[in-house]
Amino acid sequence: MKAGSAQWWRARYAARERQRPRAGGLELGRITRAALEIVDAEGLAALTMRRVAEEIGVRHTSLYRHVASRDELLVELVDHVLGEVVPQTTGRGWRADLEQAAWEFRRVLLAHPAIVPLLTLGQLLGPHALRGREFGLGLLTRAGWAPSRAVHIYLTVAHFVIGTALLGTGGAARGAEERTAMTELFAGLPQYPLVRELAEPLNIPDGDQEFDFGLTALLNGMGDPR
Amino acid sequence: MKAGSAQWWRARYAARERQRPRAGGLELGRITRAALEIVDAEGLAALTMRRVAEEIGVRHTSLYRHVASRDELLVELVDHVLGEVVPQTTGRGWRADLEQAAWEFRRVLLAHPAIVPLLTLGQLLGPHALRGREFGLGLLTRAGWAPSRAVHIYLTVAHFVIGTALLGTGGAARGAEERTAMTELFAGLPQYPLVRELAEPLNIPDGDQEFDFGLTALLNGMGDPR
DNA sequence: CAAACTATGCGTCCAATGGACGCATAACGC
DNA sequence: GCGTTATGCGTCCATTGGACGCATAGTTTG
Repeated sequence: MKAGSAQWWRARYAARERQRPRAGGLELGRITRAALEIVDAEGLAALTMRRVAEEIGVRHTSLYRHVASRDELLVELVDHVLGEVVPQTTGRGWRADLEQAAWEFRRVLLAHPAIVPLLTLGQLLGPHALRGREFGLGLLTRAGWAPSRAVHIYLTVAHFVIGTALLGTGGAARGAEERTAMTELFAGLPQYPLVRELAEPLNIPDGDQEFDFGLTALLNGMGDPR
Repeated sequence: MKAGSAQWWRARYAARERQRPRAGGLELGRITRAALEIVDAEGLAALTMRRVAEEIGVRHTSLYRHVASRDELLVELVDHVLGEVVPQTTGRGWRADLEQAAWEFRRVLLAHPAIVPLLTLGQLLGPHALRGREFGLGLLTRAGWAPSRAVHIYLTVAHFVIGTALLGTGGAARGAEERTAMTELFAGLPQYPLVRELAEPLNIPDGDQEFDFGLTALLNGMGDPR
């Protein structure tokens, strides 16, 4: 069964209820936490089962008691990260609430950039993902949006947040060597004059400005509920 | 040097000029083409150097003459795919052109869903990526948008396209078992009433509708140049 | 309180993978 | 025609994900 599919999640939820954890024993939370530390510090490539086990102080085969494969670990890791998202209502209307939630989501993704590509691994049906969905949909339906409309808005905003996080600041060149390498690169490619000319603005120091621009445009273009 | 960095791209472009390809010999194009076939048919996990080599009819170590590592192959593969994007001007104004380009970009990404997560691997500075940038920026500046504005719009739309492609149809359950597994899953989780209630609309059969909604809202909210 | 049960971690083992390195060779420019 | 050199091949190795059976300690039940 493919990790991350609806079927897999179903079995996973069932297994979580069935199990009786042991005191002092290993548990999923400790595994995903160790995995997240590694990924944050050294990137996705450094995340091996052996490395995770070492971090916990255990042989790597022990992990397979709690996670059937590395792919499963990655899927659980994603939901673990989504658990860091804590959206809150602002009391200033649905739009402010939605913007706040989007920024909060963005904050978490930027804090763990290495896991963003993992969002494709399977469907986002973990407990934390569902909590987020519930929050967003509640927000919009309470504001008076029709269900189908609420779904559209929710998905659109979520996808926008993920897309911007995935590409970071749009490929900004960080560091001195990167900057010089980039200008040298463009200097040798006269066929792209605009790219070279706009290289400076494309190197946005922080993508927050661009995120703000896009999110505002998105919400402006959506109108109001009825 | 990290594959996909500006420095790497610079060295890469230089190497490409320096080299004298040999008739009948292996070349980068054949490698990326074979890699793409494998990825499309069997997913990213099936893409091993040995598998690619087998497809071409060559020992896997031979590939390392043209590509220093698997990561480099992936970066090249991404640009190869971006080469399939062929945006065109419609003659019906900048907004129509931009929409057309966005749909074209989306079409290509959906045709090769497995490579979408790879868009994070490095900066998109390959020849095909730059061609796309040049097109988009040209479109917007010709329409009268100020440079900084053009950059923002370009990035926002690009990120939106990628975000929607990354999450596909928002986690729609495809196939009968997936659908039943999903309803069974929600049935056991009474704490998320809205998620369950809106499960049907969330399972959009094709994300095109949602994409259209988001893109329209985005462009509506941006106003006009000048 | 003792015995049965069972979840858990460990040891060992294996196949597949990414990659390094030196060598033979055949195509190209002169 | 000849040297140069890009190219592909053979061999080798460390690392990785994972399978499987076993010993053991915590929990439950009599």
